Amino acid sequence: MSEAKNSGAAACTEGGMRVRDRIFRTARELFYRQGIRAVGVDAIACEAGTNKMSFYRSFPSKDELVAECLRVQVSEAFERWDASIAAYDGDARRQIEAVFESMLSKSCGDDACGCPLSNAAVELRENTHPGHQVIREYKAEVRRRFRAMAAEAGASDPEALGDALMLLLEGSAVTRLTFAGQNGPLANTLAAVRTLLDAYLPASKRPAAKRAKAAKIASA
Amino acid sequence: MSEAKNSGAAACTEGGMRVRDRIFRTARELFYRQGIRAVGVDAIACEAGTNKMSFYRSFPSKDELVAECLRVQVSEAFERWDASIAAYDGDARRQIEAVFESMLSKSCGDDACGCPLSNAAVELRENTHPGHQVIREYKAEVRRRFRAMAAEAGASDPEALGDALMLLLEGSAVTRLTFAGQNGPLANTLAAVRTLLDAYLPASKRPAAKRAKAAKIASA
DNA sequence: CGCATACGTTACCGATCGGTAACAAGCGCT
DNA sequence: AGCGCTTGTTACCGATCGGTAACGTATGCG
Repeated sequence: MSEAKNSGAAACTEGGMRVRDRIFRTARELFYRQGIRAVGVDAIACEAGTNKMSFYRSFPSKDELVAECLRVQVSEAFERWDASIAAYDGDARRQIEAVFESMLSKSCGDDACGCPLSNAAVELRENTHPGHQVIREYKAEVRRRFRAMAAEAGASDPEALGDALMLLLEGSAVTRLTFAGQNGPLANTLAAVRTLLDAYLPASKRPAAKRAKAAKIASA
Repeated sequence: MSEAKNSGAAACTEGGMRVRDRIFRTARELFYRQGIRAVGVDAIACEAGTNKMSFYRSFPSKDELVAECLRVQVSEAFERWDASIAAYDGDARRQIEAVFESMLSKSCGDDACGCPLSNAAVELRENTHPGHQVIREYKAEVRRRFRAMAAEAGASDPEALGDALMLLLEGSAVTRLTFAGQNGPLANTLAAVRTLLDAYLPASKRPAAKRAKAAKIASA
């Protein structure tokens, strides 16, 4: 018991999992809640109910564990992304809103700490870190998807709309770290999204009872 | 010479300043470029051309230095803010654009690393850190200003517009850490700002020959 | 001159960092 | 029973972390 103390509160010490999985889940959680650089290998192993030696039997280094955490978070994020748009196939505008609803509830909820990839981008500044590439690819793919959806929705300037949506999502995630509760700027993220959609999308793609002016045009 | 090596590249070793000032400037720069947790007291002192002992003669602790760096960055940010809007007194819409131009050139330029306050919010997660309060007050004031400008500009929903602008600015700053050059989403920040302004502001406040597209939608 | 302030230098403190060697105990499996 | 795989345990490594004590030196100022 010479290592850090095991709080046991949010640990993953259930017997079902192998040590590697417990370490991995614990690390993900601690990195996300407290920050990557703030969490040491001792703390991870201890919180996972094991010790540092078992850590290094499962992972070659802390940096590599970080990179793998980020990789899993990337694939999970895109799973959520795909799941959120599945119900609205063919309605790209609704899909964009659904993506925001899904991502916001995941990254900006009451017990969330923003986007783990964006946070990692702030913490890992040296380009040599193995997680750096993961972050860049993720953000590039998010951008590509937003632009593609904007184009499919018939945006007048799909690149501009896609980038604007991405900036809004990134801003929402990082804002979560400063503003708690639902009284912060996050309460207006979806309104901003819809305003941008209204501005960039043709009136024909606008939802019916949104704006009196737009509705009048559509029905005429 | 048992401490970290002095690269001398970006150091502030000129003789004019007192030690405390050199340490302070060096720390600001290193914190901003490499991250707060990534920079140790030894590195700061050495890069400033002095040693750790002189550091602790000038500052009570590293955390307190961090907080003071953040405080100075807050006041400088608002100085820039005020200076950027001074030329457009009475034209709140133009003032909003000017604020974005100023903040983007400062936080998202080629040699910039985003917003130091937002980055600090990611790195300093424990609420006990003396910098935490500084960050929260800064972000709250930014939000207040954006909402006030939106109201002064005659926005139909000044709270929503102000928050949307803030989210865009935050998103732009954090995006700078992942996308270099001018090919990233940052190229479309100002377009998004103008689109939001067009959507929330009455047509009478719109600049004359701005967008044929927006005009067409509004008039139709 | 003498004194105080500011600064450099060296050595040190306990704690933690990421990472490793060696050995023992438990386990399922055949 | 015996084997192999996984895990726990202890001790250790060099490096760095934030922070401090004691002493030496330089400068300025009365």
